Amino acid sequence: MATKRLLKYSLLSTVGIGSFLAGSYYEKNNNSIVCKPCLPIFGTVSAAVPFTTSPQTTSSNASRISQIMKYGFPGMDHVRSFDDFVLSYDRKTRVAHWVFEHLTAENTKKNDGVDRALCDFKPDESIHSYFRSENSDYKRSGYDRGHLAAAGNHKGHQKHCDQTFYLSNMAPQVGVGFNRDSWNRLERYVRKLTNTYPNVYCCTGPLYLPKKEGDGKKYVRYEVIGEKNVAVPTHFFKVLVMETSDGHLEMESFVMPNQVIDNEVPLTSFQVPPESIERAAGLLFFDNVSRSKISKINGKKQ
DNA sequence: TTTTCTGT
Repeated sequence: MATKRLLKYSLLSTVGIGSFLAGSYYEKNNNSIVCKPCLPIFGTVSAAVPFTTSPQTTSSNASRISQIMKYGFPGMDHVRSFDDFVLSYDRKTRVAHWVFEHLTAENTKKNDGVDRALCDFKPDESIHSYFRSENSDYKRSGYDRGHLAAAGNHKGHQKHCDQTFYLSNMAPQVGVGFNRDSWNRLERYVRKLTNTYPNVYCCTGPLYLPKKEGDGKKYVRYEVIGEKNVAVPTHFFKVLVMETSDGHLEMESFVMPNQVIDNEVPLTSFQVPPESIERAAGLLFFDNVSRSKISKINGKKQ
């Protein structure tokens, strides 16, 4: 029995190590791509060194970043700021931990000059090649390159729309029935909130949730795709804070499984307490906000 | 309306 288990274990290790070694060999031949100084590297933000360290970070986008991040950073792992959104990258899964956006009626309004068709999905070369996802990882994987910060939220400037197409802002998502349907429905709902609230703060990210299997034990199990083993999240979350015109705050939070969802299922049925997402993701949302200032959570008065 | 992929 013990021998059998050992055999099984060593077999698994062999497979794991084999592909790991293949990966490192590949990487070593591609080291020249790392750390090119003049690529559009977006200001790196960390607790110790605030967002003024990158020569590319101008004072105007530094103030935009502090506006986007007004209510606090959910976590500080490999934070990267773009012109109109901020993300934290998870090197292990090759998918962001979270992305943060600040939406208003003004900045989500369609600008005639901005064309999504001009955008290309592109690897984010500011991330070390060991850890960055490539278009080839997604190709024929069966999954969409699903935006975390939605392209539709950044139609004010072509550059903003372009930046949402970096693969650091993508996650493998089920296409038909999820990304192109119910997840898109949720994204449109969030955009529409800017008609009601002057400011909407939106944090989006993946979850890898444990599930009880046949032996009664819980396991976190997720598929990985491509050479880089990009993780396929089991679920995605959105946590929103809306500022009302009279200075109150309201919060809404959603979790959707990364699977085909019937279009008739109402979005409210995906609402969950924000605490449950914080525990599952290892993040703290809107940490700068006293929860006593929040007048409603998921539509319920506090 | 917006979200994508197709061993062409």
